Amino acid sequence: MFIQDDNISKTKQAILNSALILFVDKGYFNTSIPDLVKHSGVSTGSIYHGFGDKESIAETLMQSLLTQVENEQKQILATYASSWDRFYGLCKWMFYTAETYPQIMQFILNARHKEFLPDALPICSAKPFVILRDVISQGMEQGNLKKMDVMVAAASSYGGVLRIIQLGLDGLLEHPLNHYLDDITKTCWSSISVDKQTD
Amino acid sequence: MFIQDDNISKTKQAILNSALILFVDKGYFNTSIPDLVKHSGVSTGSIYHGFGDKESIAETLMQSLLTQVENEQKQILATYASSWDRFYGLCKWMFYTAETYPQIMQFILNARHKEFLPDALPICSAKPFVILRDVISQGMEQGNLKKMDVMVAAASSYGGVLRIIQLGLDGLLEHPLNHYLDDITKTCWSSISVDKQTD
DNA sequence: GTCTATAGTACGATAGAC
DNA sequence: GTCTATCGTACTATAGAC
Repeated sequence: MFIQDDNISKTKQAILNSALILFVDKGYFNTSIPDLVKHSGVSTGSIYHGFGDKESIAETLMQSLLTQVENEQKQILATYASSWDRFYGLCKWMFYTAETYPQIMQFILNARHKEFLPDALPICSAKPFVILRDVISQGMEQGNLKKMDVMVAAASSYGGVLRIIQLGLDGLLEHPLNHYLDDITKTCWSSISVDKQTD
Repeated sequence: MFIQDDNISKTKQAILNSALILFVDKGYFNTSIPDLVKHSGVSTGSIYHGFGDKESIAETLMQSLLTQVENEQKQILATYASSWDRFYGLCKWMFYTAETYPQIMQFILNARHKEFLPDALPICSAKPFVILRDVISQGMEQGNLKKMDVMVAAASSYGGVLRIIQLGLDGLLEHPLNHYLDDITKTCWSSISVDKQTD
């Protein structure tokens, strides 16, 4: 179970969990309501009673996952104070999630939201991505990072990390994702840090 | 006109060009054959005569764009020899393409190929992405780059570059993409280069 | 709130004239 | 090789009993 939220009825949770699995596996448009009925065990009537239409299932799913991610991130921020510790903590959590719940990562990173949620903003303007950038801004203000455009710094640091997560999800890495965590975070961080790291 | 290939009839080229625009704008599944008819001015019959089915349009489009990209890359490799020059040249070309033909970049980077081309390999195993990685391998063999896992090095270097291209395509950057080229390439390269760069 | 049955529609694909 | 007209289907969404 990916979605567990007391504000959402058990029936709706079952639908959302099936939706996550099927949307990631087959894609949103290749997943029909009958597919969801079969996978979730919930009837057509209940699905439409709970969500109104198909698009709203994807919308609720996205919202729910982003909120979940945001909460996990806040816990990490509350645990660590320095910008490196926060950066590493956030990356470690992303690696862990990608390995343990690949569907969640795939859906957030990969899903062509614009196709089925035409009014949604690009995923990079969602809160969890803003939190990632804020950690970089913080490091720059405190003088631990080179002064540069925040977008450039954020892209340099998280770009490599997210890229290797994607490679892992696509099954193109030799080792399990976790094997790369320390190397990629150190390498990416070194590109924006004022401390020149030695190997 | 994005697709210009003497091996492909004018009619098919018109369809492919409309397909690129509509697939990127509305998405593959939100683009119907009637949409393609209206946009391209080619009739349903000719579309099916030329391609057999809808999926094959996307397949041909992808193939055609990847070949085009590969050829441009080969020209760059033929012009420059050192790994930095090649890296910079390839990145510069990607920036230029993303600004001049955003649809091409969007389709290659963004399209959820797995959804409509179920048999396609992940995009990162396509030739143009292999060429990007090869430049990194070359730099490592010649001793210009730190010895590290090639995937880690490739992700660190291109990850940031591709990320900022994505941010640009999503309209989240203050300045035009080109403004960031030198900063991001230098920053990303510094993370894997043996020469510590100073600002 | 949950279910089954079905309405309505828009699509992918084909047939067949020119 | 190009076109118009149309078929068959599978889907989203609704109606209405329990």
